[in-house]
Amino acid sequence: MLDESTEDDRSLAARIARALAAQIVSGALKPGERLRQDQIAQAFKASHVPVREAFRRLEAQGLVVTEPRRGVRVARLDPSDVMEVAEIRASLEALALRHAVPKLAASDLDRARQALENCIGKTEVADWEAANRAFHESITTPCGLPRLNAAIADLHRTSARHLFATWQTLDWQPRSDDEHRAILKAIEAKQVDTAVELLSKHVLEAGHALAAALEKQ
Amino acid sequence: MLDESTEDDRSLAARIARALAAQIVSGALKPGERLRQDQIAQAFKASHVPVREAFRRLEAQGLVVTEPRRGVRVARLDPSDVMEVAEIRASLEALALRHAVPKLAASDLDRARQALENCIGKTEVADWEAANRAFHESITTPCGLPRLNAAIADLHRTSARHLFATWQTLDWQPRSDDEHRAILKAIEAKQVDTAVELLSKHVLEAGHALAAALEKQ
DNA sequence: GATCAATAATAGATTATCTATAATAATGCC
DNA sequence: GGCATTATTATAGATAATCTATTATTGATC
Repeated sequence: MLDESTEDDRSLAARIARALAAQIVSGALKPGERLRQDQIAQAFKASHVPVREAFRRLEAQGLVVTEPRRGVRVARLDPSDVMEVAEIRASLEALALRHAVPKLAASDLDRARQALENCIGKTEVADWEAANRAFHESITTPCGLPRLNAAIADLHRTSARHLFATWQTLDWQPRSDDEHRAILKAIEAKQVDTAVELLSKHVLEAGHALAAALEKQ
Repeated sequence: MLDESTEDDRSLAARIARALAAQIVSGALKPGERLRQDQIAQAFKASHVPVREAFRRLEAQGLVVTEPRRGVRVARLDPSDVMEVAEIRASLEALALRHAVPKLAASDLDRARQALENCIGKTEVADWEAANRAFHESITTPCGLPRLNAAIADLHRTSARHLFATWQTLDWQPRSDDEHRAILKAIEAKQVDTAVELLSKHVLEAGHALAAALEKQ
């Protein structure tokens, strides 16, 4: 999930799922939009079989919903879902961080510092999202728990979708990086409880901001 | 996930996935065993297309792993995975319970008491597992958070697999129901923090017991 | 006995075809 | 004319036969 180039691209279904996921996250495919299997098969010069497999992957990630005998459509966005994802992310990233702190190597902290710097001055939402995600992953993935890391990566994907859907490119104002800095400081001081608490609050607050913005639309 | 009869059984792929999941959880399909798509298609009198879709569902649930160009096999069981699932379950059930307590209706508490009673005196592991799961679900699903409930249900499935793999039917000795009773008591007294803390510890301890038993094998 | 080529098995994918269902259009009825 | 009911159509879901590419296995060679 981290390094996208190493991800399983060996099957056509996996490639189609990844391409569709990117389009859903970016907003190119709108919430509620129907995904017709034959049409998508044509677009990817494939048959309907790998397309259907891709649908099952996307369904598991919560990016599409299947209505039996009526096909699949892009999952709808609502503020309650935004907050639910934020709550789950806060819980799981907190758990991951707690396990990661004792294992953090100097290179992990370097990555975190670098990602923190990269967040600064980003005017494009997509650029900021990538740097923000890199920061979160740099401090959580070293927990070494594969299921947990996969679950968090899935939630990040959905969070990114919420972000792109809410803030348009033009009126995007990056969040202050004070919270990231405080989290990193606590980690460097090996104050696990403080770091976990700060990370959890940070994710929840970001979720609140997103949900509030979505309400206004 | 809760009431299995209402689950989506409309597609053949969903039915195949459910049947295979049940066989993997029960242990009828052994860890590491190859699942040949043509063989399974024959067994279900189906073609390979819905079988492949079923594989994608099972993959998302962590019950099988896909090796590109080499097919799928039943996911292996190791003590580290048991503990990881327990940790994630503890976090997410705690979150669910926190949201559920203020919403719990009298009927939910009745269900919980009934499930608690049903745990007593069960000699078959499968019976105890069903009653235990009913207890946990009775107090967490009322949180009303669909993603969270689905994630917890998936983890319960995997926990059940760990349980069935570890304890054989003959030497199964049910855990004491004291912990369940204490959790319920705290919920009834609306002591949210206490209840959440007890539930989290309870899930972790059960995980430890399972992991230890698996180490011994 | 190890190495490499030939062979077999099968995952992954295509294509054409079929059925069942849901949405839409057309028809009859009051 | 407006409305319920019945064709029609589009498409999801599924099948079957077939094809290719890759992995695994066997056998021959040194």
